[in-house]
Amino acid sequence: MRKKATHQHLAEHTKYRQYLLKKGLKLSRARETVFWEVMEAHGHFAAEELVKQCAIRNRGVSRATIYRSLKELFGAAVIRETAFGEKHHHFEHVYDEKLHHHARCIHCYKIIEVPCLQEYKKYLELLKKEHFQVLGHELHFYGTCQNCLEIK
Amino acid sequence: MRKKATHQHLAEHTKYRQYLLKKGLKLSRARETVFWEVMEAHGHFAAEELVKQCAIRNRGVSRATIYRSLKELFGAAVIRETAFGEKHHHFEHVYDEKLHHHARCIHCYKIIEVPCLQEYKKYLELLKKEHFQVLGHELHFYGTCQNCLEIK
DNA sequence: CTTTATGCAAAGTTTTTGCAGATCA
DNA sequence: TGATCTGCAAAAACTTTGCATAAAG
Repeated sequence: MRKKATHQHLAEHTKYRQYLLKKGLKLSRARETVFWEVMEAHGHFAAEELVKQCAIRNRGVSRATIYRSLKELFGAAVIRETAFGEKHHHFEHVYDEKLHHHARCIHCYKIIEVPCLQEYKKYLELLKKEHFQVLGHELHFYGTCQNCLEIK
Repeated sequence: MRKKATHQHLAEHTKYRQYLLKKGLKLSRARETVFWEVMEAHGHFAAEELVKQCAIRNRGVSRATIYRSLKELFGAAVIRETAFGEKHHHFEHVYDEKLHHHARCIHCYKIIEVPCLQEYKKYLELLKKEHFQVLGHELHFYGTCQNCLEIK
């Protein structure tokens, strides 16, 4: 049983369809399945987690297809990768308009989600309140470079 | 032949030594070797790159030890991990005071390094000049959480 | 009916681990 | 000397790929 699709989900679906169209790819049953499984995942998830979820739910999609679909969903900017210092990739939804950032403890790997504020100083204040000792930060933009814009 | 250690390198070395001391770990030949190889690496590097470099230079340190040392150097906050959407970890020096950020193209994986500015708007202006179309960003703090501060 | 997608299983990469012998404090 | 380290090789974890068959448009 699948949850009702939200407006956001449908918007993402359109984006994905247009991406596939532009690339001359087909909207197959497997792609649909993976898309909706991804939409139902919350927060960060790893490729293998999705594989397991699909297995448990008997979605009938193979590991290979899931990996292939994740790459596409990434290409279509439906999901993005996040950096958690583990050896496997982590993904999360791009659409999540309530963008959040991450503070990771280098000792225990715990992650604190931080809302999107406007000023750097405010982040530091917030993290200080959480008793998180900041050693540094990294800002990571994703998008399309000049070259790829032209190819498109 | 090894390059002359800079002031920064020595400061990092002290930090590492203190970390080892606190943890009851020994400053072994292998740890020294890996430390200095890491100091000589520039920009981002992957664990396997270091393995290859040590092999070429006949440093006599095994792959296992290199992986183990990288974890420690990470724990000691001598290096940090960066997120480049490839399947292996990337590291860079923490000490690099000329902190920079990254903009990655989701199509070709090209990375633009962006200097550390003060305001978000300035980043967008800069990237616009580079004809990089920003889809989103992620801010990633690293440090020590409350719990681990107490344990320490 | 042509093109693209899929599953499978095998291969490829990256990382971790157990253990016996070596090294450090 | 007693604790921690190391290399080795094997295993584990994650990801990709080739190919024959299936499905989509």
